[in-house]
Amino acid sequence: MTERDEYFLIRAEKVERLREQGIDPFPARYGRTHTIAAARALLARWSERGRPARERSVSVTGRVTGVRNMGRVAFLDLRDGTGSMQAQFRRDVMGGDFELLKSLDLGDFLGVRGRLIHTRTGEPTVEARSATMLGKALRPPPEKWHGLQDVQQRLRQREADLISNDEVRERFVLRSKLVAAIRRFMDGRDYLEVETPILLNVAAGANARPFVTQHNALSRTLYLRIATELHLKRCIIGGLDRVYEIGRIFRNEGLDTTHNPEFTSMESYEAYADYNDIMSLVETLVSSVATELLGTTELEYGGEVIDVKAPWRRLDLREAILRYAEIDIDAHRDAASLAEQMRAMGVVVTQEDSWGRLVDKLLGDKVEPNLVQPTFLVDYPVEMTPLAKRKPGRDGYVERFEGYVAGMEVCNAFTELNDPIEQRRRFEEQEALRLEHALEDFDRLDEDFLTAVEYGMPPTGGLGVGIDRLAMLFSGQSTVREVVLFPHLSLSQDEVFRAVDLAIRDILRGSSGESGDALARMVRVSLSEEVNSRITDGELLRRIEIAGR
RNA sequence: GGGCCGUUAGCUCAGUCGGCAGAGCACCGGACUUUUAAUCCGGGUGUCCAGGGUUCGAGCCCCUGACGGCCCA
Repeated sequence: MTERDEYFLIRAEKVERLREQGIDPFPARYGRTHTIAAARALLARWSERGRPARERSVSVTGRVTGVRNMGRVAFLDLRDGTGSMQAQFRRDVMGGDFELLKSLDLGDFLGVRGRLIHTRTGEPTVEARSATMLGKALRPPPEKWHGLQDVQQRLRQREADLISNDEVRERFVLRSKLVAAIRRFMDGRDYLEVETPILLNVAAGANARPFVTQHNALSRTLYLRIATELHLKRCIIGGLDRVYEIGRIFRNEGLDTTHNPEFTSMESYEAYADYNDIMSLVETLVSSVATELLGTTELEYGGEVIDVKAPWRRLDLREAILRYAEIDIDAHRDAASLAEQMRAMGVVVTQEDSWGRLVDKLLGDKVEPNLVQPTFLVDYPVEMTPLAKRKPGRDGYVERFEGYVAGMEVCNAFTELNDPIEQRRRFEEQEALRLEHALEDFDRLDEDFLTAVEYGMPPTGGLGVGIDRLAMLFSGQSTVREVVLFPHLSLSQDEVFRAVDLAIRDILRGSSGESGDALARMVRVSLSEEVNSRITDGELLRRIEIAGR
């Protein structure tokens, strides 16, 4: 896409023309009296009560989304965040401002002052007496009938997606309402919303790889949080009996249709509660939020009707694996034995997989796809869960559950471990497992957290909910990037070429007649791994040749 | 990981047998005082995803690669 195409140049000329006429194309303010929704409501009321049309004066603002010009009269469609409405331009009514039409394009922001009327066809309309340019657009909007379809462009230029696709806009409004409803629900149950640090000395609280960053003044390596768990528990220890945090979590993993490296979670902790209390919290939360936002607990997702009404099914994890994979994990408590059973089932496993990871694979491959209607998978092996309390009377298991809807994990919760000695031992087990299974992610020992637990921690029920997953469910979307406004994407081809050309220019500046091949090697050394993997030798040589001329 | 499909104008998309690159919207010029995707007349604005090959000639055929979509694992 060229930066200065025909559209840009023509519109830039109009900006200059307006300035020559003494009109600011980007004024600082405008005296709007009504939103479009308010103006429409007002007109409806006035018409009912028979208020004379000449008194019905308002000023409204919005983006110009359509122009029907008929010479001495023109109709414009105006849209603001509340709705859209037609404005009428008449030369005999407007005088000089009618000339603004010549400098007007689709996508511009406009203020219109005049009477509210119905036209001959009954369309609610602002009959403009004056019109004011509020913000000139230099790029044309996408095609008005089909909207923007190109997936890459929709995600890379979400604003264009939002401008042209109403259902996308509605989806993000829904997501925002979802978060607000969750917040109201938690507040209503006397949970205190808190904010805990994103930059940490130790990335603990989950099994995930962190992003690493640098604090210059302290000259210290910091990690972006992979969970909010440990700090929220420290709040509980401090006597804040019910706390929650809605915030961004960062995990340094691959990105695909269901994973964005940053995502939003809601974690909550409640003193004196256990995981049974949290199960009822979750099913009540989800069903009441669904009723509030959608008017029903029945969600349509992937061609199925899913009823999130409480109570949700409880399914013991070991029994679930027994039912769907026909393997008894209690009969195969070591990795070699379990791996052998799984291979016989056709599940891909490796020599390096830990026992916990094998169970995780079984869940992902055999169990999760069956959990379409809301289900709590209950009681997890201790190996997989260093922060949960052991289940009394059941060796090797902890009080943990995960909630599944439509085959997706939507939450994870425990009766929290509050014994500091056992907690230290469990962290140490994680560290040992890391040494044994270098390719897997395990939790890390956090001394500050252990110190906190040593001050005494009440029995506690904790919860983590994936907000993005819930947004997917509520909006019927199968990919996370359709519910994240600005998802991370791999570089576009344009961006790759731009990075390559920049590197070539740098290398050529310091070069002294090396061969093309030698230059290509130098360029490759300076390029990032991602760019290198995206550029072929032929393409690189061709670009060096072009740059050299 | 495997298979199939796709990438062409600002946007949405056609492109037959390998022979001058097309339509609608948008845009530019003109007409029009009641339109609703306004209408009518005139104008086609292009790195056909990238690189290489075959050919007198490639959007189309062949190879390699990138990205995306769908299906399967």
